[in-house]
Amino acid sequence: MAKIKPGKNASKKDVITQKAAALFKAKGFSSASMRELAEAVGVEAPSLYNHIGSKSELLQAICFKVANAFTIYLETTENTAGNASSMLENIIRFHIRMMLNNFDEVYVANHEWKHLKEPYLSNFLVQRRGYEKRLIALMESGIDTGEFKTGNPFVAVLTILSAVRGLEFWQQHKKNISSQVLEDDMTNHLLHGIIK
Amino acid sequence: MAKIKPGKNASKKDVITQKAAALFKAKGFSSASMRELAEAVGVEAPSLYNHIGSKSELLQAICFKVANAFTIYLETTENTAGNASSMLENIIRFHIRMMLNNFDEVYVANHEWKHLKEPYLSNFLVQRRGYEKRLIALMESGIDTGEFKTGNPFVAVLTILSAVRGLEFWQQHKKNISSQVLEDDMTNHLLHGIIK
DNA sequence: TATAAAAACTAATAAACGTTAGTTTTGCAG
DNA sequence: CTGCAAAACTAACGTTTATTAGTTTTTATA
Repeated sequence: MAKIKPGKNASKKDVITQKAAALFKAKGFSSASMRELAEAVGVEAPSLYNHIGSKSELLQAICFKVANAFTIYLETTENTAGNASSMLENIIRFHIRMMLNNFDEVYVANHEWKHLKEPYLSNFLVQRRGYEKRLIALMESGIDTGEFKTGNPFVAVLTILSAVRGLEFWQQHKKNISSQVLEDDMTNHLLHGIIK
Repeated sequence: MAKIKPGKNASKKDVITQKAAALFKAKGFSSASMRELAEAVGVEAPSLYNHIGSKSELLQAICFKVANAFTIYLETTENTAGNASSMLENIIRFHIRMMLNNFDEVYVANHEWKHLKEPYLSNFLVQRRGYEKRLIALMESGIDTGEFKTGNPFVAVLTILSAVRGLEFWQQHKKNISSQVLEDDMTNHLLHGIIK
C-alpha cells in the first residue's frame, strides 16, 4: 500500500505530529483518539507506531517545541541592546505572530499541557515559570528607569500574556481584520491603553 | 450507609455539580471519570445517577450558570445610565471578581465548553457571540463619543476579555497579591496602558 | 531481479469508561 | 414500630481506548 507522503522537508513523524496538533486542538488531548489521528494521516492506527512511541510523546513534542521557541526568543532579546519599552514591544509582537503562524501548536501547548506525564509535566511548568520570571524582571527594570507606570509587575505580565493568548478566539474572524492591523492594535492597546 | 451531606442551602445535586467543576478544572472534562467524581463526593459511581442524569448534564449546568451570570450583568449595566468608560470599567471589574470568586466554574466554562453536546454547544456559542457583539457595540459607542481611542473595537474587546481570563494563572500567587490590588492594577492597565 | 529493511496491514488484548439493573440500606411520616 | 420512598450498594453491560503481536506489502539498494 501507499506510504505516508514523505513530503519535501518533513519526515513522516513530522507529518503525524502536525496532524496531532490540529486534532488535539480540535478535540482536546484526551478526547482525540489514535484512530482519528490515523484517519487524518491516511493510515490505520497501529501503523502510527512505526513512527512514534506513544500518544503522550506527541503531546510532549508539541509542547516543548512551543516552549523552546518562546524561551529562545526571550534570550535573544535579552542579549540585544535596547530599552525596556522596545524589548517589551518586540516580545509582544513575537507572541502575536507565534499565535498567528503556529496556531495549532501554540493552542495545544497552552491548553493541553496538563496532560503531560512526569517528568515532562514538571519540566514544562519549570520552564514556563522561568519565562514568567524573566518577563517580570523586564517589567521591573522598565519601572525603575521610569519607562513604565508603577504597579505590580506580575499583574502587568499576566495581563499582557493573557491578552495575546486570547488571539485563539480570533481565527473565526480572520476575514475581517488583517494580521498587521491586529498586531498593531493589540500591541498599542497593551502598551498605551484604550482611554484617550 | 451515610447519605451525601444535605448541606444547609445546597441540594445533593448542587454538591455534585460543585465537585464536578473542581474535578473538570483539574483534569479536563474528558479525563475526569465518574468514578473519580464519586470518590470526591464520597459515594460509589452509580449512586451519582440518583441525583443527576449524565456526565454531560453536569457540564451543561456549569457552563450555562456562568454564561447566564455574565449575560445578566451586561444587561443590567446596559440599562443603567453612565458613559462608556464607566460601563466598561464596571464590566471589567465584574469579570475579574467572577474569576476570583467562582474560579472552578468559570474555568470550566472557558475551557471545556467544546465538550458540550448539541444543541447545548450551539446555544452556548450563540450566547457567547451575542455577548461579544454587545461589548463591541459598547466599545464603538465609546469611540464615537471620543472617550476611547480609535482602533478596531473587536481587537479591544478581545484584548480585555482575554486579559481577564488569564487570571486563572494567578491562583498560585494568591498569597503575594491582594484581590483588590489585582483588580485595580489590571483594570488600570487595560484602560490606560502600561507606558507613561 | 533478488534481498533486506521500512512500513503498512489484520487481529487481538487488557484496561477504563459511562451507564443500567437489581438489591439492600437508610431516614422520615404515620 | 411500621412502611415507603430516597438513596446507597454490588455486579455487570457494551463500548472505546492505547497499544502489542504477528504478518504482509511496499520501497530502495545492489
